[in-house]
Amino acid sequence: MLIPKEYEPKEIEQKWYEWWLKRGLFHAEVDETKKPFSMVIPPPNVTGSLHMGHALNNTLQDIVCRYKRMKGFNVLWIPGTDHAGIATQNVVERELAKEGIQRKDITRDAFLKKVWEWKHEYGGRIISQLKRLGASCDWTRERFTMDEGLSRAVRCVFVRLYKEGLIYKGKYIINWCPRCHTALSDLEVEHVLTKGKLYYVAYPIEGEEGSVVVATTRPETILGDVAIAVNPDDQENTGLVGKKVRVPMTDRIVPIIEDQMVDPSFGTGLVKITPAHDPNDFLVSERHELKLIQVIDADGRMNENAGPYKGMDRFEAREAITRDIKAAGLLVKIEDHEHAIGHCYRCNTVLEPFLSEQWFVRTEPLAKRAIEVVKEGQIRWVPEQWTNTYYQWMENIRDWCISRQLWWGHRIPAWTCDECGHVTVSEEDPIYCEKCGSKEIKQDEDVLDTWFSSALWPFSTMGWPDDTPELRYFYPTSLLVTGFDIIFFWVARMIMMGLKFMGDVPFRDVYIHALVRDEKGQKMSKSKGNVIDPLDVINEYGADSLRFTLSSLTVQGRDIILSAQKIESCRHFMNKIWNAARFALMNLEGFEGSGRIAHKSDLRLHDKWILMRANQVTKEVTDFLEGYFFGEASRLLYDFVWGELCDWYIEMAKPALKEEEGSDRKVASQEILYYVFGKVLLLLHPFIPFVTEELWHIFGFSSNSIEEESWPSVEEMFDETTTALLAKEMYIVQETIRSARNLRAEANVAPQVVVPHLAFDPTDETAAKVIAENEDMIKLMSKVGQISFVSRRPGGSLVSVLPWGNVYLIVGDIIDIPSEIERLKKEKEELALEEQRSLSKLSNESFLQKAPKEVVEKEKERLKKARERIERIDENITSLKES
RNA sequence: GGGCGGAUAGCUCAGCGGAAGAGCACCUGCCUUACACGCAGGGGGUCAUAGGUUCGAACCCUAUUCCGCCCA
Repeated sequence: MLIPKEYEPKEIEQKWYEWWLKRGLFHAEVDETKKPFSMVIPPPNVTGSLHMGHALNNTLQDIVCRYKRMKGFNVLWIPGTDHAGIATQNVVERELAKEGIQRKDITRDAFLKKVWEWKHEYGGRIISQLKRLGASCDWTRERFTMDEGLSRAVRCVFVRLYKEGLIYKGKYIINWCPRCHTALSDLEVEHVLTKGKLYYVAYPIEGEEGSVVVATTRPETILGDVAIAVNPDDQENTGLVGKKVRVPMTDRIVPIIEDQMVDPSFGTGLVKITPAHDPNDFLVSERHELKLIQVIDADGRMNENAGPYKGMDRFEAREAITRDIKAAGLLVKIEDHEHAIGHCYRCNTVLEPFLSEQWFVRTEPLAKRAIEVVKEGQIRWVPEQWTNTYYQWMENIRDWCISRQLWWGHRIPAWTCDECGHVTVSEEDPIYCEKCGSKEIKQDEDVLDTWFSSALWPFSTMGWPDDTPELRYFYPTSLLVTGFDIIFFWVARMIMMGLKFMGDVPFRDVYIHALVRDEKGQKMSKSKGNVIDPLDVINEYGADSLRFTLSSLTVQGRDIILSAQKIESCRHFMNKIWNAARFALMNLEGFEGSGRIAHKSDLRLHDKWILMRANQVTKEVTDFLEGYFFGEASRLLYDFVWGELCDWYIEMAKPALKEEEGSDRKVASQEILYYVFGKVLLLLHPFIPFVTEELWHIFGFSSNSIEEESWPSVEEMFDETTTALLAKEMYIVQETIRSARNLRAEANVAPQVVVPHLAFDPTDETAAKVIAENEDMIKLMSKVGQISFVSRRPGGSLVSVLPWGNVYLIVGDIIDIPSEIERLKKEKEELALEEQRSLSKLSNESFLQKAPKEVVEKEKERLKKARERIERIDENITSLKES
């Protein structure tokens, strides 16, 4: 069978993906007779399109899934998408804006209808992109966080947490985005180190001369000041406590108080207290029962409490107030000041600490257990170092603001009674107030943080709150694969919710992968224009190339630096596999796969060696996959296929396959090719499913999918001694060939020219035997006509002094004697250095005493070998000088 | 300010106690009937700095300097 010279992924990938779906390969049913292996996909935003982060995340998950299927597990990988509150709402608002419609122009219901329409039309995009990547999810179980069932789970959790007092409503300072018009949780704040100013403002002391100076970064909030505070330990300033000052630009007289919160080293050691616009000040106000004066509104503009500044934008007001304070002679100085400013993670607007009524989850009780389970080893983090990050956050966890002032999302199931003010929280929409029975109840306008529903994902996708067979069989999931950027947002919260509602961890292992960066090491972002679109890569090089690139670059605990060049080199590897298979297939014409390896008597060194290596590689790849060492596994397969199978085995098997070694040898070689290719395709399949499936069928290993075959087991074909011997002998053959090739290059012999004569002077019988047995291979691989054994340097020869003997390439008169002597002298110098090193070690008493015996022995052997080779080099130099 | 990670060949990274490695890039030859998306050969490193532990350190410890990231 002749297959094309170049691997063409396009049609092949589509064909097999459809076939896999038709065969139901990715579909899992509860089956008590089989061991379950389950994962849930980190649900991408429904508005999203596949980026490199997704590609990496899903490639790794898919590798594990396919591997586990071959290992005989009943694998369930649940896919789905996230409703992504703010992001989706923004997208649909933008769509409406194109038609000249503002969200507030239409009703909430009408808007939601639009969002659902949008979702049905475009929401499937990322799903189809995941399919292009080859993701083997069970698509029959695809979920969406706003599905009916998942919404029911959200309500159930909300109600239960509320009833237990773990959800509460209250008026607090939260992070407010004046552009998105919603509260955000602490996590959704991006702190950006910004160069700003520190304004020193004088507050006149009431009833006496003089003033106190206070430093602030936000002079516009002066209008909301209700006190000045000093640290009680700050002896320089405590004398001021009890006095009163006049707040600049207002008529307000406020007290100077003491509070532990004040950092005496900041500014003048005196700080202004603006409880309505600063979270720390808010806490101070609670301790000292200060009133709250709000001066900035939800749009980020100054409100009626700001007097003449009313209506100004907060940044505009900052300048205006500074100007006025200066005019009033109260501005002492302005310093440059660098500090972190919170920005909206969605739209990058500077956030406003904003006093408002919001819903919160009391996280501390939930976090306690979530820390314990990790300490107890019920959840394993890979790489391990992330456990620390997790602990650090969990131990300092703060309450989670879960209400969002959006329309798109799970509406909070709380109804406030107009009559009695009671809040009814219920899974079913209530008709009456549960306290007074009034029908005048109104549902809370807010929706829940999107992450609230994601936190339930591992069990809500399996049918919770119902007690389903899926939950009983597949929960807890076996593994979660995700990026470190959402450890707090998602992973930690899933652990808390899983423990709370399922009574068990949501997953056993958490594999945290890296960030994909561009070739300069920068984050990929649309604004920087440095994104590599995975779909472009798939279209140009094929999904397998992309997958293999990502997996081979995956090293635990290190970011991925991706470039077109790297993808290309993996594409070359796909082509290499393809062509190696092409070669094998051409040579398997008429071969009936026996599945047995020929009698060992028909096998030569390179045959046994490749069998041994194939099994060693099987063992190592399996171990790597078990430990989630994706990069190591990929690179090992790359090196084995290219560097051992293609560069050595296939080349050495060519004569036998051409029947130059007799018909038994031909069959034996065919069997080995068949065997090794079978193994290699199976081992590669989780990484590059498409090309391996295609080749599996072309070879005709079976009519099933390759993924329905068993993962290769390690066959101990040779005992330990034989294995070591095979490795050593093959090494001698390879290095002898390499040195002969080197000598050819040294003598500038053109590659196609056959050098008539190569001579070998062995140091021992083993070497002599190995060379003699593989004489034909050496002739073939180093392009020489004849090999003879000698005991001294033949005339007109170049020499290579190897540990097991001298290799002479007889090239005749063209030999440049002075430069040859020079080359040998250089080699001798290197050996002399080695000799020196060994000698100094061996003359060290403590080395001899304290180092392990094997090490000392090895060193002695090394010294002996070095001296012996020096001697042989000298002989050759002498011989060259004589000629 | 607290925490985590990194510094090894031009680039990207393995190696984590017993003689410095790979891929890519580079240089020199080759279209050798599987593959030029290829083959063969080659050059290239005070393993960030300074101490320490050890018979022996790229590897373990301490400090320092840079570079990332996270949390205040």
